Order: sequence, then structure tokens, then C-alpha cells
Amino acid sequence: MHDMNLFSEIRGLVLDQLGKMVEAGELPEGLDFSNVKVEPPRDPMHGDMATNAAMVLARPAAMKPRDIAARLAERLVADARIAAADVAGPGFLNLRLGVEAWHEVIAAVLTEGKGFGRSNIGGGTRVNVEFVSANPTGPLHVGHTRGAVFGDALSSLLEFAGWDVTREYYINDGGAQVDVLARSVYLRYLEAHGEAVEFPEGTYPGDYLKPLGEELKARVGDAYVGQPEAVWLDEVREFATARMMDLIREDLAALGVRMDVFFSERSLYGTGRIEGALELLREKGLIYEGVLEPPKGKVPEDWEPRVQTLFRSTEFGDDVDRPLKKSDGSWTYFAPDVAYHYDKILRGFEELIDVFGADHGGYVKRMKAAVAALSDGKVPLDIKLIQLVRLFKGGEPFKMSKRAGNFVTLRDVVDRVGPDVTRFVMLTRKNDAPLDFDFDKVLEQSKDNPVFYVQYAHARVSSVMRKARGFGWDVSDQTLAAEDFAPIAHEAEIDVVRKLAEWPRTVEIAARNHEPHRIAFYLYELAAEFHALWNRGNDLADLRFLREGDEAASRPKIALARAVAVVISAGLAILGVKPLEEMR
RNA sequence: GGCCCCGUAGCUCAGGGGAUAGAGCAACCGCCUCCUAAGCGGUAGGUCAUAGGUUCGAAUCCUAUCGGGGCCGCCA
Repeated sequence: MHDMNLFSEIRGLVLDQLGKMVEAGELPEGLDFSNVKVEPPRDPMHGDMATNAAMVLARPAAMKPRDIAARLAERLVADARIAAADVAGPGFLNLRLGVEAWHEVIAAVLTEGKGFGRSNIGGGTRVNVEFVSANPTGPLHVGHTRGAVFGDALSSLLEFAGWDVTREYYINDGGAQVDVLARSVYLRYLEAHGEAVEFPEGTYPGDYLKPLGEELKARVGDAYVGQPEAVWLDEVREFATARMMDLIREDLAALGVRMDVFFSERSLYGTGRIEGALELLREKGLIYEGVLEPPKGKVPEDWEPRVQTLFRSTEFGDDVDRPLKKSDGSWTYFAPDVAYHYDKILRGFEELIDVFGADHGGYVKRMKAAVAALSDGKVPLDIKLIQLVRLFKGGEPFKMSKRAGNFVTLRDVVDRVGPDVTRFVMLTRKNDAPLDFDFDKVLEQSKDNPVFYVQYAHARVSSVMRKARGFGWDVSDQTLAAEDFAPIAHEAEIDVVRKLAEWPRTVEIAARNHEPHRIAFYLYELAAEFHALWNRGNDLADLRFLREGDEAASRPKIALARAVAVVISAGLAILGVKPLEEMR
């Protein structure tokens, strides 16, 4: 199967011809072609594609860029796909493709269906995407929602581009916060027994723990009433974290996110795995007992120098060495994290991705240092920081009128606007830019709302397909793919096809950079091209997709519309959004 | 004080070594006897925070400065 990415295909052609120029003595031997690019030009007036080959090679070849470009142009136009090759500016070579090349794109989309744009740049590399990983102490909130959507879409994107992806959730069930959870549930349990309770600082007063108090009462009766922590803490903690994870799983399911692995921090304890990871670091000479400098700036009131077990993360670019054991000998939270990432390496993952909230930015360097140390630099770790979501309603800042807790949950969002809208909107910003989420605007049916705009394009195609089928025409992808596309020649139509041809390239760039938002932006652009063409049909009957009573004239146009729908649904599938057949 | 992210049109943001920097909103002017006008076309709007540097070429890379946000012993 040949490469359906038209850009890499043409780049291949350029490289072939450059090679032939070397053979012919028109270029010196030993040139590095790796920086040669074939891209869409910034200004479409310049052509369909542009290559920088001549400019990149001019210096190493000791030739003038325009001379190289001119010779390359001669060779390229000999290819059937290239209609024109013009030297421009400082040495750009602008390529114009023949219409046949564009027609092949339509056929390819319809033949490959949602597989169009799928690639194997990942080469089956095993990648672990860890995301959400919220503490199991309550329901997921908006911030987690963005991280969940991002991680899931990134995972789908990587799968689509040929990676072997595992979606993973790290359950922080080993630290002090799950003890706090247990105590909070215990208070609800006492409450269920009719006691008046207060929630002191450092406990979770949220209503969501009430049912757990009741359930605990139903399970153990009054066995824990009036008993010291030692009696009930372990069991209540286990019960409570299990229930919280049920809750979190339900939240994720409501959003349409399914994890492959839930990894328990607690499962690392008492197994020697934390010790094992640290032992490996010790063997590498990266562990020592020492005292850290006090932090610069505002020093904590009670700061005093203490000896701790430290990891030489500074050898891997961190700012200070990081404690693994507290002065009392217990683990810091960093230690199990190190062991956890070591476990990922041992499980054979060749690439790791962590999706964190932006407030964990200070954690990035030490985690990368740990993974570099444990894998001898062989396993890359990319950490994506997810910026805040700012909630609005009708343009006004939105606050949940929730007693205690007072945070907006994933459920609040999904119940109001649905999972599809939530997901799409969450991906309309780069991960490291703050996101404004307006409960009213995201439901608005207008072009201000990108979700609607993209869905509307898909619905319009569906409408065309319904009508065509209503006429009794066979408009299956298979038969449409076999059409003669010669009537697809108008610039407005080719604009749409050009955008379709960019899809595989968009997937590759998005996957390589771990940037799923590029998919959302692409879909918006594709929808815009489609809507533009649709409207041209108002003036020019030739450009309409459907001409009642003229199946022959309609079929190639229907094929084009259908190709748009196929790519939109492929893109939406990566984002985890269901395409709509109609908007009503 | 240190580290990280951000600074692009009036507003919200794309673009992250290439040619005259893009889109949406807001403003102004147009387009419905015709596949959903829930849409489309056009006009206007920019010293890409600032100053240096690297490069044939910088919004993009480097350094410094200014502005906004986040994090900053053993909390997770």
C-alpha cells in the first residue's frame, strides 16, 4: 500500500530527483537531505506545495539556491503529478499539482474510509500514557476533566499514528491523604449513627462521603463507634478508596474515557519494589545522605536542616537534589513515584508520557531525571502540563453553589453539556494555555462555537447522503470511489480537497508533538472549507452536491462531500466525539 | 531569590526557522424563489512585550529586561 500522505509522497519525489542530480553531477555527493521539506505554502497563491530544498542545499553544495531550484524544477515537472514548478523568492520551489493528483485523494479517502490518515510513524512503539491520576479522595473536578480528555485524545491520536498505547491511571492510595479520607468517612459513619459531627481542618467535608458513612454503618453496624483509629483505620481506608475509585471510574465512563490499567501506589509497598528502584539508583552512585540548602525566598517558619536520603537529580538537569526518604526514615511521595516509573520501564514501555496539572510543574525535572537515570537515558519521558479551566456562564464567571467543597465536578460539566461537547471544547486550546469554558457558549448553535460548526458540516453531508439515497441512488463509499472525478475542477472544490490532503500530515505532526488540539483546529478548518463550498452552490448550480434528476452530474460531487464527512468522523473519533447526522 | 508556562489584531486564540504573520468574535458593507442563511463573501484592524544575539532568513532559536500566572524542605 503506497503512502497516502501526499506531502511525504511528493517529498519522496523531490528526494529521488535530488539523488539523480547527484548522480548526474549537478549536485556534489554527500549532501544531507534531512532538512528538505515539502509543505503547504503559507500563502495558497504560491501553489499547492513548496520545498525549501534549494535553500537548504545551497550552502553545503556551494551553489546558488535559485540555480539548484531551477534544475530541480525541470526534473519535477516531468512527473505526471506535478503541473508546474516555479522558482520564487529566495529559492523556494513552488509546486502546483495536476487535478488528477487531487482526484486521487478523494478516491483514497473513500477507499480507506476512516483509515485514511492512519500511519505507522509510531512503528508499534510501546508508549504508556499516564493521565488523570487524581487522588482517590473525591469525585473528579473540571481540571481533571481537561486532563482526562487530553490524555485520552492523545492516546487515540498515537494509536492512529502507529503507536502501541496503554492508558494508565496511577492511584495515589499510599499517602497521608487516604488516611484523611478514611477519617472523613469515619465521621460520616458516626453521623449515620446519629452523632453530631464537625469536620476539622484537614478533613474532607463534602457531601459525597455521606453515602459511604451509611454504607459503612450497614456493613459493620456500631462496631467502630467509640473505637480508636487503630481498630478501624485500615479497613475504612480500604473501603473508602475502593468506593472513591468506583466513583472516579464512573466519572471517567461518563466522559467516555476507559483506562487500560489502574496502578495502585499501595501495591508497591511491602513488596521491595520501592527499595529495588532505589537500590538501582544507589548502584549508579546517585543516592546519598545529605542536607539540603534552605529554599531561597520565603523560608518556611519551621525550617531546620535535617539529614535525608537524596537523589542526585541535579546530574540530570534538576535544580536541587530531591529527598526520597524523610528525616524520620519514611518515604517521601517522590520515592514511590520513582518506583512506579521504574515499573513502567520494567514493563517494557519504550516511551512514557505523563499528563499533569500545571500546578505540578515543579515536579517535571525530578521525574525526568529519575526516568533518565533508571533507563540510562533510553526511555524518553514527556510531561504535558494541563493549564487551568476557567468556567463561565453567559460570560460571567461561574461558581458552583455547593456547600463545602465548592468545586465544579466533571459530572457537573458532563451533565450540563454532554461528553461530546465537553471533549471537543477541552481540545480547542493548547494544553499549556488556559481554557475558558462557558456553559452557554459551548451549547450555542452558531459558528462562534467550533463544536457546532464542525458537527454542522458533518450533518450537512449526512443530509445530502440521505437525499441521494432517497432518490434511489447507490452512494456507497465503494461505488463513489470509482467515479470519474473530472467534474471536480473548480477552485472552491479543490480547496476542500487540498484540506483533505493535509489530514495525514496533520495527524503526523500532532502525534509527533503530542498535541491533540491540532486535530480540533484542523477539523474546524476543514469544516470552514466545506461550508464555503456549500455556499458557493447557492450562486453556481455546478457546485451543488445534489442535482435532483441528474445522478451522473451529482455523483462526483457527492463523493467529495462524503470524503469530507469521512475525515471529519475520523478526526472526531480521535477526539472521542460522535459525529452528528443531523442538528435538530 | 530560583525554576516552569505565557505575552501575536480592540477581545479570544492558532502558527513555534522560511516568502506580504492567520482564524473566530466585535465593527462596517453585501448574499436566502436555489442541497438546513444554524451558513457564506468582502472591508477595516499588527513595531508578533522590549533590547540585543545566532542565521542566507527569526513571531519561531539563544541571552537579558519588563509584564501576567504557577510551583518552590520531609503536603500529595
